[in-house]
Amino acid sequence: MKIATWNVNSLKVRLPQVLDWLAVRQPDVLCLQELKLEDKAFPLAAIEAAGYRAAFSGQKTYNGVAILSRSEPRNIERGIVGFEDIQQRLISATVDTALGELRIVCAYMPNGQSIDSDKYQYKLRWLAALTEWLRGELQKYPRLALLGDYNIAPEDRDVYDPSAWRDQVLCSAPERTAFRGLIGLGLSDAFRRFEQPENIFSWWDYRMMAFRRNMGLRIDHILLSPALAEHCAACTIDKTPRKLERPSDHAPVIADIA
DNA sequence: ATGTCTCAGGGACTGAGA
Repeated sequence: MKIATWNVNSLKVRLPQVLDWLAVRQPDVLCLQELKLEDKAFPLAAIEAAGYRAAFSGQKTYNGVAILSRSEPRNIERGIVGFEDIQQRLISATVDTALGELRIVCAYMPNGQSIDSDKYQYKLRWLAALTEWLRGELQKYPRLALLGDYNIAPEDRDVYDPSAWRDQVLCSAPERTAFRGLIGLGLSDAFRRFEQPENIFSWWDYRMMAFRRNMGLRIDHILLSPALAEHCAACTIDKTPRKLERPSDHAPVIADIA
């Protein structure tokens, strides 16, 4: 059973790549971020024709998240309960799989822009609200996975040039502390449960030929509750879609649960 | 190297966000 996450940077532009990727990798669940479209423009027919159901929460131009699932998502919730936010950044649903019920939380966490920006303060508030809300969700749903674009590189080994990025947004100490706060809830970074090669990343800037030079960061993650983590058999980042014409700047992350 | 990509507004390009 496979669950995956991919920041597609416009679902309208990337839909053909998403449909191809679903056909090749056949995940049971795929979480998408940065849809950049309103719900009335969500390509539900094409996704259903590919054999998936969907729960989605979008808005014009920015943000937007979706959960694609082989089974019909149920108990769909939008946003972080208790945190008012006009930005559509989080959606949760329960899905049925061969391994039973899973609670899926799909998140597009704030970027923060730079550490002296108001957007950075919003990011830290958002992360604090997420953490407190998740504490209760984990009580309600012991089999929970938090997938998405975290916009946080948790450690220096997740950064191609840690000295250049030191104290910059995506790498700053408060952001990394917030990430460890999620781990402190009992969640486990699926990717780091396994031996991995060095210099594996999930995002590369469109500029500076960054992908070709592997100047990337690992900011897309799959965190698993203890009941799921013990059954996780693999976690990989699929760079192949990043090599296509007109790619997203992010690559998908996939976890295998056995 | 303010370097690329996407979207909206408006109807060519600029600005915002990432």
